[in-house]
Amino acid sequence: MAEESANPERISEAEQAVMEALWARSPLTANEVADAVAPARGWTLATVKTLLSRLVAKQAVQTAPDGKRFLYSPRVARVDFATGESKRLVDRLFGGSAAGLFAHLADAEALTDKDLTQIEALLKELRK
Amino acid sequence: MAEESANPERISEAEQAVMEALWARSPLTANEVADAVAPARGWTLATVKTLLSRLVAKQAVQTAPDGKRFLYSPRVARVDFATGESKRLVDRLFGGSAAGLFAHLADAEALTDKDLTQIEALLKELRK
DNA sequence: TGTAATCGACTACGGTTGTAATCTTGAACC
DNA sequence: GGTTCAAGATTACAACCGTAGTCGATTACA
Repeated sequence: MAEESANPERISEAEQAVMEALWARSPLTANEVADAVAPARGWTLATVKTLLSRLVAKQAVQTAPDGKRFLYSPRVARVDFATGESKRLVDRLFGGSAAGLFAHLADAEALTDKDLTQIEALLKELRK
Repeated sequence: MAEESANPERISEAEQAVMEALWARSPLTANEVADAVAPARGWTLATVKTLLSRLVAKQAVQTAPDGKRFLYSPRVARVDFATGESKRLVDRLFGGSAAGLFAHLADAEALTDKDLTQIEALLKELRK
């Protein structure tokens, strides 16, 4: 089997902001990532570069040389990241029960009518 | 209004383990907390004491003197903690849409049949 | 060809986290 | 009353995180 992504090192919150830019569009240069991300977070270019380096070190991002600079692209899919984080939450807080999470959100009135309608529709779909 | 818990400082993962012990039963002495959590995590008593101190500093735990020692009890409810963490996740990953999280879990096949049945039942209940 | 701009690499630094040892103080025991 | 024990307080320290400045090399322009 092809080189399985060995260790999914954790992506921090600031790092995630960088990933979001790359998930939205890639490959990007460091400058393009900064343009996409820095203003909203009040970051300098240097900060974005540091985060990119760390993400490369964590093997969450890969680089391809393009002349004198690099083009960055995600190495982990957003879907996988989301799954990992979601499962972590469900495990840590609800003993692994996704239904527990759902019940909790309902209890906390964190579900909008729209949420309920959409979930209902999804359930129907799943049951088909 | 009665002294609102000013700043819900973040509780780290190790700290959560300590909180779990206190959420399960409280008040407890530091030793009792250690008995409850240290073995499973391979911690020494000193580690548990450090975590308790930090939790007190973060105002997540309160103390009551009991002779020469303290009795510790949670100051934040588990429910509130869970709600906060869950919302954070939903915001960070699914643009605030709980249905988005649910759809994602479904997609990732992270929902068991049991989950589905329970969620269905909950939905029916909510719709009543 | 010398100089300026650009880019990634390296360094920095305070805060948090994980993990723990040591210090201090008060109580209990002999 | 001096010694030992238990408990919290203080200190430690490496890794990680947020945020950024500086360095060295390469490129491009004058």
